[in-house]
Amino acid sequence: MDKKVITIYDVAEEANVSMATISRVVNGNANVKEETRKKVMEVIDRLNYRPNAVARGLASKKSTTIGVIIPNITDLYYASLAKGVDDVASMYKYNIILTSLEESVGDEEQIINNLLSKQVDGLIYMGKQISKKLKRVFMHSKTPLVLAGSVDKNNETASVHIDFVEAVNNVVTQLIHNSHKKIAFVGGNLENPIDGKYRLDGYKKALKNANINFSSDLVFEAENSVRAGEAIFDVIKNTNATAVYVTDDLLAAGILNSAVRSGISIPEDFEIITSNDTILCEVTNPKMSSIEEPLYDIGAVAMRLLTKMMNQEQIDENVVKLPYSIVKRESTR
Amino acid sequence: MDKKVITIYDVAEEANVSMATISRVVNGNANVKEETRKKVMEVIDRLNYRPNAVARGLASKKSTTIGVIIPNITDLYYASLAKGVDDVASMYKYNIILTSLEESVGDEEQIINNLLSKQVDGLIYMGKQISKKLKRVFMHSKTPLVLAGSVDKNNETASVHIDFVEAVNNVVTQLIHNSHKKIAFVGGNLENPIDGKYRLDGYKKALKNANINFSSDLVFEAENSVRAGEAIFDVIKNTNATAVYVTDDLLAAGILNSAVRSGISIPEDFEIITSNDTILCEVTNPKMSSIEEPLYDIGAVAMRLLTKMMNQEQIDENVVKLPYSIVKRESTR
DNA sequence: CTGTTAGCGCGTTCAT
DNA sequence: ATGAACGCGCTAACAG
Repeated sequence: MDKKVITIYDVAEEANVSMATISRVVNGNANVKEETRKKVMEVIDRLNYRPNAVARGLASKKSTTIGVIIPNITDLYYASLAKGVDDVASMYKYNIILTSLEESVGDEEQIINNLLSKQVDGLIYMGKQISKKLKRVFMHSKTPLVLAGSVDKNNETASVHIDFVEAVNNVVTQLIHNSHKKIAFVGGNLENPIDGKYRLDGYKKALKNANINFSSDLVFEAENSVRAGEAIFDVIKNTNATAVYVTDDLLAAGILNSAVRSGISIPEDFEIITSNDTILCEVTNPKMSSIEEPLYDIGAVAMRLLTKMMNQEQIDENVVKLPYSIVKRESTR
Repeated sequence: MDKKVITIYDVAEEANVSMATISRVVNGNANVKEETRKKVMEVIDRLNYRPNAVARGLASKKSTTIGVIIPNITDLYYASLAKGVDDVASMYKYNIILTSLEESVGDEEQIINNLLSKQVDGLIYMGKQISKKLKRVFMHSKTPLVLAGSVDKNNETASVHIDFVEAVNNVVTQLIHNSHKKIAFVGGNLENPIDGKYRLDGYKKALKNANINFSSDLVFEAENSVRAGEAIFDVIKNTNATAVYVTDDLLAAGILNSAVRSGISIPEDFEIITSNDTILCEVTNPKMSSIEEPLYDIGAVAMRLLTKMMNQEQIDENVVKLPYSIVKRESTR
């Protein structure tokens, strides 16, 4: 005896009104006499009627759902962004379809198309770069898109992020002021523009301002993991570098731990500064100084921007740069 | 010049067949001549036709979407579970609607109802407990539900988790073997059954087996954060406890760091063992020993189980207990 | 203020 | 192997 699914018609019949009226009260339309509104509400409650969002979506061409493309949920960097997106989304009554898309993995196009087929009203993309193929898919659809934490070289796509160049320039300059001459740069994937272009540019800029020659021997690439960090420390140390800027907290934690274990005093003999200010910075010993990228806010602002775009509101700024700050802890002097 | 949305009718017309045929090829129905199938495919490609999943959902009463209820995405514990769910879900072509539900926050009922209104085909619940009100909502709907990482006291709901009692019993017994007499128990929220019942029971069981009297003075409750851990260490130390079992990695990291900073040698003078084996265990110095709850697998198995339920397949075991193990690192002898 | 009706895009009989 | 026609549950004119 399957309980039959209750539709708007059942409610209408039970309340002795037309389905249109039910639709009106459900959608908060003012054109309903208070009396009938009450009666309808009572019936809705009694029958335990729950509107079918799929049918509603088909009729209204709006799904109140957005697609979020995220490289890796277990990376605190992305998880923090996602949290910001999520909070604002639920504030505006949107649901989130979460889709993993490890960078540099195939069929990204199919994944986006699948999302679009679900008729999402908007998209948030968190990847560090956006392939040409993907860009074409996005452009071809009319679905609004916002990049969270990432940059579009041509500023064609709406995006929210910090000024990576300035942030890195800033911290590397501080290291230079602490009289370091050889400062290493450790990036995750130098293929992607955030690490390989903006951050590296900031590093170069700081060196140039201080008349220090750039040397590619001091630039390292490593996977974002503790182990990779542990492994790379010796290599860094062999260059006689006395300080390092790292683009990822896990990586930085590995480097720091490896340094500490080999008996080096931090920050006296070696300084480390990292980039994301995730909770990892508080867990290492000594605690890590970091650029503070306001991840939660970036996610939140990106989502807010998206709601405006979905609402066809006027957007004053396509590209939003949020302020960063620098959190000094124990891994720098 | 808005590009018109392409429907199945447009494809049908262009290919000179009926929409039924298009539907057949899109859904892989065998009853289509190879020749017409090819022609249709060609047209689909040319017109860049993308089936509307919402319309399909309305007609078929299946959304190929599942709802995932998660307390906090930025908690590595839940993020790892989610990763497992996500991977298996995409393997089976399901999309995930991610919904945050901080425990002990209001309108949980509304959140679930919203999810159900979206016609999700199944639900994964990650909370540590499930309120009576929520349970009623779940029971009332016919939507399959699986608990990931959590236990249903009455085994009425499908669930995937480890044997919390045995795991804690096991590690506490090991601490006892290391000749500790006073072992503290630090739990997150003792209101929830995982910490306040199962894990605590395991702790008590170990003590009892060793003829050590249980004392509530050695049981602590603290929020799952580094700061709370740092703050609580002194209190623990004042009890003259020489070892501690902690239910959360962040909390454990705080305790460990506070201990190290106050000059205590770990594991010589004080042992710490934690519960979730997240990456935090590798980041602290010394690295933390931990129960290894196979979070990714729990998520993956939960999702797999859900696919079976959605498929009306026979389920042999409603409750799946996955094996745990114990990872010895540097915070225990 | 309320009811009627025509779609929304697609799956699915039931004929042919 | 293919097509015609109905219905999924709801929104949105339009009419009254």
